[in-house]
Amino acid sequence: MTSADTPLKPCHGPAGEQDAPRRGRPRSEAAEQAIYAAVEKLMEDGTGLSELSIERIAAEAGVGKATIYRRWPNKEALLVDVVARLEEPLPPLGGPTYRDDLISAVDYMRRRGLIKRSRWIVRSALGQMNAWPELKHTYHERVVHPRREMVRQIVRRGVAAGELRADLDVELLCEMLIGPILLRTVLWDDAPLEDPDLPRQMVDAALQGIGARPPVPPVPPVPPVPRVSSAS
Amino acid sequence: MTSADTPLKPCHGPAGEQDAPRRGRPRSEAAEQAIYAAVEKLMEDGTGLSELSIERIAAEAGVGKATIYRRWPNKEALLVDVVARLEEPLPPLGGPTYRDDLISAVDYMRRRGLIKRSRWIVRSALGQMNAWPELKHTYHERVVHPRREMVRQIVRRGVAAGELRADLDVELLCEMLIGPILLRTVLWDDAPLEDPDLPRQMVDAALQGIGARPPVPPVPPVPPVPRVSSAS
DNA sequence: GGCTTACGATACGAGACCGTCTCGTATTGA
DNA sequence: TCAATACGAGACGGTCTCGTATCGTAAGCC
Repeated sequence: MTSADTPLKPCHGPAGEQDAPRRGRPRSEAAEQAIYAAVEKLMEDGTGLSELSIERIAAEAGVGKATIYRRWPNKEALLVDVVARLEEPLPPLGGPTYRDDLISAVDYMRRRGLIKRSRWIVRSALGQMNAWPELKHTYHERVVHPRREMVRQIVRRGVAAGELRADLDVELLCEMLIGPILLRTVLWDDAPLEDPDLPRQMVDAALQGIGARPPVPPVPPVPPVPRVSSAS
Repeated sequence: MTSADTPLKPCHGPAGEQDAPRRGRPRSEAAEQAIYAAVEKLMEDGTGLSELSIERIAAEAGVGKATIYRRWPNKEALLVDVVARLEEPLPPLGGPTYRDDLISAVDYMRRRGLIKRSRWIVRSALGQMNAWPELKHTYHERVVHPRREMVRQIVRRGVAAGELRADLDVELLCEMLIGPILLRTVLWDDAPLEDPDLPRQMVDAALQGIGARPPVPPVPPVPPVPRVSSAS
């Protein structure tokens, strides 16, 4: 069920390949890559999930339909492999502070959001994947769940260290931290994402709050502040 | 272009109705309501945008296809009217403080998120509306733009009053405030939304920040702050 | 060379949907 | 009464897609 017992095995490669060495003409690796490339190109062109037909993919790849059906039993299986292939590994954690890890995580989201294929998948996933349970499951298992677990882990570390408020729900803490970047990467087309400093701004804004108050210096190089806590 | 010159006129009602009093049998209001109800029912059942065919709508409504085509020229026009009909008016602003307005705005989002039709539209909008420019435009003009403008207006009021940090981008401020609720209403199926106190928690968490620090009394009874604006 | 399999291309049947049109019937105004 | 329009139902031609099958050809193993 969970991704614990299925440790994200690569799972790549179309079905039926590891068996006995085939006898006749071997399958063309080039054709396979052309198929993947065609799907990704169509995604980046903004093709809707319903317009993404096998025939269109075959035409775009310069490949016969049979070459696709020889590898995947149907469109859903192909897309499952495409989704599984696309995700880059999560960023390594274990930075000096939990704040560094948070910034890394948000920056990972930012970089993913800059990739059109990635955005395409998220948006298609939201509206259309109800009809495609296997694809939805794979997407959730390989993309959604690992990301959420990563953020939760960092947040719990911050809470345990007494550096994040313990009076708030962990879910709410996570949402406060990644909400802004997810909005920009998923919901809004025109949102700017290029600034590499954006994740730091977002994380520090979430940590310090956006309400005006006697300015508190940003967290890292705490300089001596004359008046900080009027009450303990 | 903008919604300024088109002040959100009701725009309801299928085409061709305001002319001379028709001669023959008048159009059935019941059929019209049945069509709208059928679309909304299919939305709530999770039907994907691509499975939402005219024939299915007609069958669900117990109506002939011609009765639909007599009112709308195609599926897109029908859905435009459905979307336009669905939105409830934005909450009134002008609460005692900008914080009250923020909570009202977030609570509006929360209540919208509890309505399955509303979620369906948002999700479908994200992935599929590229192919349907008129529908996308209507949705943006009647839903997205007014909401964003409402939040921006509140935020600007807070900034002008010196109660929101002026060193952050207005867009970022908005995202910090409505990010968490939009995540729960749009992206995550299983997120709890029932708690009516949720908007207050979210707004106050955004204002005060989620970093642990010497507790600061909640915002409302703003203590007299000696130094506010160092720069205009 | 012969066997086997993959290749691109394309024909095929099945089925969903679109938008139009035609039934027979119902409901209005003139 | 009668013309006009709407109604539900569904046939119709057209388009699109799916998944299978069949070409002639290409590329490996024996």
